[in-house]
Amino acid sequence: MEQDGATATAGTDRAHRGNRHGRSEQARTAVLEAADDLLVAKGFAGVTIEAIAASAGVAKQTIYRWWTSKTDILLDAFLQDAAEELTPPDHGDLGRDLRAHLRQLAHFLTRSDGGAVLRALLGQAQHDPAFATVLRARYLTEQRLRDMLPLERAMRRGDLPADLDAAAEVDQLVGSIFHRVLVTGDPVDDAFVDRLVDGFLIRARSAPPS
Amino acid sequence: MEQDGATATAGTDRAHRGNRHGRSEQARTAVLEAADDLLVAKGFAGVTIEAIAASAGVAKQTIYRWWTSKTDILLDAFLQDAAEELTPPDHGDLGRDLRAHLRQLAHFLTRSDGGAVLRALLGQAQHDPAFATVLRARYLTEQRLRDMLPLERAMRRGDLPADLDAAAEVDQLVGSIFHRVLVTGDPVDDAFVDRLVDGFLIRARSAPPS
Amino acid sequence: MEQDGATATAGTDRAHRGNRHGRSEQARTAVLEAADDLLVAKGFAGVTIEAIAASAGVAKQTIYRWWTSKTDILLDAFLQDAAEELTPPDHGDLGRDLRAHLRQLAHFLTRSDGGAVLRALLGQAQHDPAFATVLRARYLTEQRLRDMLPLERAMRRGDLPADLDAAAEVDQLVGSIFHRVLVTGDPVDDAFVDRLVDGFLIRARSAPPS
Amino acid sequence: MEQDGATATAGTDRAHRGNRHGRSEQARTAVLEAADDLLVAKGFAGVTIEAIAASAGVAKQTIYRWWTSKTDILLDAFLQDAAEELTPPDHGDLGRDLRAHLRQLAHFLTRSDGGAVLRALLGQAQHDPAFATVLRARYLTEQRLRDMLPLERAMRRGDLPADLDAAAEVDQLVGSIFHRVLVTGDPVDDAFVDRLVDGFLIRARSAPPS
DNA sequence: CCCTAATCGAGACGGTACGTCGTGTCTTTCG
DNA sequence: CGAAAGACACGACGTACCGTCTCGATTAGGG
Repeated sequence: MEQDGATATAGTDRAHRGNRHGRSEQARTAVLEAADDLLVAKGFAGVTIEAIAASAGVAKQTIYRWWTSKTDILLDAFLQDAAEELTPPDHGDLGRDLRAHLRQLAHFLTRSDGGAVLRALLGQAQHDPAFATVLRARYLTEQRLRDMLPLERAMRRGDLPADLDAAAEVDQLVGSIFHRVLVTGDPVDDAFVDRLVDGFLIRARSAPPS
Repeated sequence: MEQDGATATAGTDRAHRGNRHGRSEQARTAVLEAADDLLVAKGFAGVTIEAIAASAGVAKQTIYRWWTSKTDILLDAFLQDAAEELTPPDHGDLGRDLRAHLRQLAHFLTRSDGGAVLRALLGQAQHDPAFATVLRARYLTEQRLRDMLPLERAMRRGDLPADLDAAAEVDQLVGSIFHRVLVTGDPVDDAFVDRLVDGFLIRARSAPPS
Repeated sequence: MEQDGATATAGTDRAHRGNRHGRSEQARTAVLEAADDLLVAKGFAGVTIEAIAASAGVAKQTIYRWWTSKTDILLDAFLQDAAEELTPPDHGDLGRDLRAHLRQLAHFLTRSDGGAVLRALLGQAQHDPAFATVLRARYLTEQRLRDMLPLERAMRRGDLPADLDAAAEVDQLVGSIFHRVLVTGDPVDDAFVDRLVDGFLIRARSAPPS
Repeated sequence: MEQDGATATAGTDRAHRGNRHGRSEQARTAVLEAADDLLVAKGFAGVTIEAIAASAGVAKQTIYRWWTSKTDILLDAFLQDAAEELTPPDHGDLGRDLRAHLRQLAHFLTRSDGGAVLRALLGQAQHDPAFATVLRARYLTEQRLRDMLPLERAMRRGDLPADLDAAAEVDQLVGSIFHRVLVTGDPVDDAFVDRLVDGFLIRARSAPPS
C-alpha cells in the first residue's frame, strides 16, 4: 500500500497533520488511491481535484503542492500499482512467452482497474500533447522495451533471424491489441491473441528475402 | 452562406431567426465550423459550448436544442467535412491502392484538421463508453468497411487468396498506424507505410498453410 | 385597451384560428384565466408568459400581440373579474354601510383570489413606477371614489358634518387596512374593522373645532 | 473602503482573497454597496446577482455563499445603512416629537435611497410570503416599536390617557403614510403629516368613552 | 367566388440571468 | 514548514424565460 519509498519516515505510520520536514506519506497514498477509486467508480469525469481531496481526506492545497493536474495524479497512481505487472515471462520458448505476455496485456487493458486508468491516460494524451510526451517518457517507452524482451531473447537463442526488426514486429503485435481496445472496441480474447502470435511466428520464421 | 440576400436589405438587421418547420441551416453550419476552428486553434480544452456559441454568433440554447454535448458537435462537424475523404482509390492494383490509401490515412490522421478532430473524438471515447459506442456506430464501422475495399477487390480479382481474413489483415495494417498515432507518437511517414504494405503483400501472397 | 371591441363579435364563440378582422375572444379569455390561475396556484414567480401561453393553449405571439407584459395581463384579468366587487352597499346608514364595505374590502384583500392578484400588482407597482401610474389610472382612482360613497351620502343626509374632508378620512380608514395587508401582515378581522369604524364615527360626529 | 492599503502595495495585485476563519469583510461590504447602488441607479430589475457581482468585483459564488437571494442582499444592505435612521427624537413634547418623527419617516420613504430599497423590499414581500415574514422579523417589528416610543413616553408623562391603545394609534398614523407611498402615490408632504398629527392629538386628548 | 389580409398555433432564434460546480490561489491555524 | 480547512475570483455548465421572428393553416370580408 505505502510500499517502500515511504519507509524513510516509516515505522510509525500514525496520522500527522503538519510536519517540520518532509511530506506526509499517508496523504500521498490516500490521494493516489482516491484518484484510482474515483476513476473506476465514476469514470474520468468523476475524477476532480475536489472529489479526490474530499474522498482522500486531504486538503486541496496538499494536492496542488505535489501534483500539477489530475492526470499527473492518475499517472502516479498507475505507475505505483501497475507498472511492473506487464513484464513478460521467460520460459525460453518464444511462442509460449509471447502468447502469455500478450494475453496478459490484453487482460490488463480490458479487464483490470489499472487498464482503465491507462486507457483514460491515453485518452487524455489525445487532448494534451504535452501530457502525451510525459506519458510516453514515464511509461510507454519502458513498457515497449519490456514488450520486446521475448523477441530479443529468441533472437539471441537463434529462434528468430538475427536481422529481424524486433521493434517493428512488436509494434504490429501490440498495435493490433491497442487498436481493438482504443478504436474498434472489439473484444480481445485469447483466441484473437493466439491468432496474432501464430501469424507472427509463421512469417518471422520463414526466410526473409534479404 | 445564404444570408447575403437578407443582409443586403440592410438597415434593420433581419436574418433568419426562427421558423416554423425545420431549423436554421445557417446556425447549424456556423456551429460546426466554430467547433472545428476552436479545436484546431485552441485544442480540445478550448472547445467549450460558450466559446462555440460566441464564435458562431449563436445562442447557447440553440446548441443545446440540437446537440447533446460538445463531442456530439465535433462528431457532426467531423462527419460533415471529412467522412468521405478516406475512400481508397481503385486502380486495379492492390499494392498501389493499398499504399495510396494508407498513406492518405496516415496523412489525414497526423496532418489534417479533420485528423485532429478524430484524434480528439477517440480521446474522448476513452473517457466515455457511451460516446465510444456512438463514434463507432456513426463513423468507425463504415470507415472500416472502406478500408477493406482494396483487399476485397484484390480477392475478387484473384490477386489474393480467396480465404484471406480481410478484416483481420486490415485491422493489423490500420492498427499499426493508429498505434503510432495514438500511443507511441512516432511519425507515420511514407516509408513506414510502405514497409507495412510490403510486409503484408509478401505474407499474404505466400501460400497460406491451410 | 380593446375591451369592448371584442365583445362586439360575441355571440358565436366557437373556436377559430385566423380571422380577417377582430381577435379571438376565446384566446383572450383563456389567457386571462390562465394568468389568474397561475398566480393563485404558483405565486407571482410562476406567472411567466410561457407558462400562461402553455396553460392557455395559446401561442406566445398571440399574447404579445395584445398585451405588453405579464402585469398588463394580470391587470386585465383583475379588472375583468374583480372590479365591481367592491362597491359599497347603500342602506342609508353610515355605520352599517361603512362597516359592511370595509369588511368586504378586508375580506377581498386577504382571502380572495382577486385580492391575491391586487396584492401582486401593488407589489409590482413598487418596482415599476410606470406600472404604478397605470394601476392607479385604471383601478385605484376609481376604487377610491367608490370607497368614499358612504361618507358622501352621509354628508348629504346630514349624518356627517358638511365640511368633512371625506377623502382624507377614507384614506385613513382604507390606509389602515392596506397597512395591515401590505406591511405588518396582521390579520384584518371584523373586530379590527369595527374598531376602526367606531373610532371614525365618534371623532367625525363630535363637533369639529373649526 | 479599506481596500486602498492593498492596492497601494501595487505590482502584485494582492488583496484579501480567502482566509481560514471568517469571511472577507471587503467582499461583504462591496456586495451590499453594489446592490444598493444598482437599485437606485437602475431600479429593481437592474439588481441581478450577476450585475452585483460584476460591479462589486466579486465572484457570483461568493454571493451565493452568504446570501440566498437578491432580496436577502438588499435587506442586509438596508439594515446596514438605514435601520437606525428612523429613531424618533425625545424632546419631551408629544406633538413635536411625533411630528418630527413622521416627517422624517415620510421623507425617508419618498426621498432617500434607503426608502427606495425599503419600497422594493415591500414590493417583493407581496410576491413572496416567506420573504414577507423575514422582512417583518428583521425590520418591521422593531421599527414599529420605535414608532410607538413618542406615544409611550407621553403616556408615562400623563400627556395621553393611560389606557390608550398605542399600537393601534401608531398603526393608523403610520398606515396613512404607507398608504400614500405604496398605494395612492400621493405626495407625503409636511402639511399632510401635520394634519395627521393634529387630528390624532385632538382625538386622543379628548376624553375617551370608556 | 376567389382573393387577400389579419390572426391563430407552433416553435426556433439571439439573448440575459440563473444557480451550481470545478479550478487554482491564497490565508489562517494547528502540530 | 506541511497539512487541514475553506474563502476567494474565475469560468463554464445546462436551464428557464424573454421578446422577436417566421411559418403554414384558417377564416372572414371585399373585389
